[in-house]
Amino acid sequence: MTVLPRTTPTNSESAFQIIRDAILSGALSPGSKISEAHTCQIYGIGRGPLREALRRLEGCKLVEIKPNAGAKVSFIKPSQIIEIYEIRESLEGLACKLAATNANKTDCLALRSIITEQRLQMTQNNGDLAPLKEGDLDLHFSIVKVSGNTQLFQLLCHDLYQLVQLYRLQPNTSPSRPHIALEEHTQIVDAIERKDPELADLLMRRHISNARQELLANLSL
Amino acid sequence: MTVLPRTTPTNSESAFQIIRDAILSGALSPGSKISEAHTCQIYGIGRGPLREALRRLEGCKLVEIKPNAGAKVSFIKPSQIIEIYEIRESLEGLACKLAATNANKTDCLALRSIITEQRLQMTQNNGDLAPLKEGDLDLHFSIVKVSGNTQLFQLLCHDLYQLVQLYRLQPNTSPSRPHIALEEHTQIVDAIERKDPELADLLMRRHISNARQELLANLSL
DNA sequence: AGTAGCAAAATTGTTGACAAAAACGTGACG
DNA sequence: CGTCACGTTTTTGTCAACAATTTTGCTACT
Repeated sequence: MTVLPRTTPTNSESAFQIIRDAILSGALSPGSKISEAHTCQIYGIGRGPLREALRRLEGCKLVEIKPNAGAKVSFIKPSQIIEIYEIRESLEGLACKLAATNANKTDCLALRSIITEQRLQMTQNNGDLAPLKEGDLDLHFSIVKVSGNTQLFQLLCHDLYQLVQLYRLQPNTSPSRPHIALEEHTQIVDAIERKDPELADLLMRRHISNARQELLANLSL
Repeated sequence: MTVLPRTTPTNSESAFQIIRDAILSGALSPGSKISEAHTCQIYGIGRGPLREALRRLEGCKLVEIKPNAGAKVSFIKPSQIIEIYEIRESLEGLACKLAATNANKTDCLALRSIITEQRLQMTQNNGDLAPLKEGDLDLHFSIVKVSGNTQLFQLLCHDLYQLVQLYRLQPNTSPSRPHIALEEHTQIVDAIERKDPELADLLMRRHISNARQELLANLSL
């Protein structure tokens, strides 16, 4: 009885991961077409597994497939990202509410450590904001995880955040507002630690609403 | 220049729709395996298109595919449906808030007509509750549509409701509480009509929370 | 009887070839 | 000059056959 279900991933699985990462890193730019013949020649696989991988990516909303016209990397319009932020506002508020209800001391310590790490990053290299973005996601992910709602985790951390990431590498990358965000994060974790679901909910909603407002302001420059 | 992009759907598309409907209608029961050879023989198509259809269904969370083990119809556990109801509570609250903000008179009339239709159905055949379920979904769908957030519509009406439907045809089908629900619906539409976003949000959250509580009570019988 | 091992069957993963559709380019015509 | 038609080329949709993995069933042995 082998506990490990498999040793090598299938070609379809490999292609899925490779293409997904290529899309999320920007190597495949939004709107560009993914030619089957070309792509499966590059990765050295057949068209069958590739088409399955593309269908999975379609399920993640990362590519759009039209019959007899092939697959294109999704292009997220500004109006769509605003809508997604409205959804995030609601769902991450819920995540905070649940997190404040369910978090134990270990959870709180983990959240707190992310904050201190992020604060450290900021004082050290205040020019480079790449690790801050990462830390920002770390905190949001961790809160959703602490919420205990696995469906919510799946939805937010696997589906919606990928779309947000896809948007970020499009026309106008917002510069973000690290100092204010860090302050808001601290208050949110405080509320979770104090087991105040309503406040945690409110603060997270406001936090994401602020980010959305800034998005709106940036795209009407 | 033909405006209609295509006349006949692809085999993959047909298989996707047929299998999806079979799952949602209960013809394919949750947990049952979907054999490739068997299935593609029934529908008279090749394995390639069938596998693509299965990948799409996997993206809808209606089937689970494991490497070298094939596809099974998803089985929604009670804990999962509770989590989904928590998400619905949050998202449909948002939908109501947006609907109350954006609804014009035509929208309000449409919502109102669904309510009156539902009330009519109830007084006529108070034994058969099948059309009530349909009307219930009609109202929820319409509110989400009126909200104007297309991403939210996609998420709620295409993804989450399918999972709810899949759960309904599993072990313990809840009898539901039509009269109370109708009353709650009426109040929600009232709030939307009065352009009171906060109240509409609150009422819808409470409405779904009540449904969730009843789910919880039913599965701990 | 129960189990370990091995062979046979069934099922999934993958490929290449063929059919059909769309995209492209060329040329004739108004 | 623009546009319509048509043949070529490219790309997608589909199938059937092969390879690899899993499952099944049988046999032999303790």
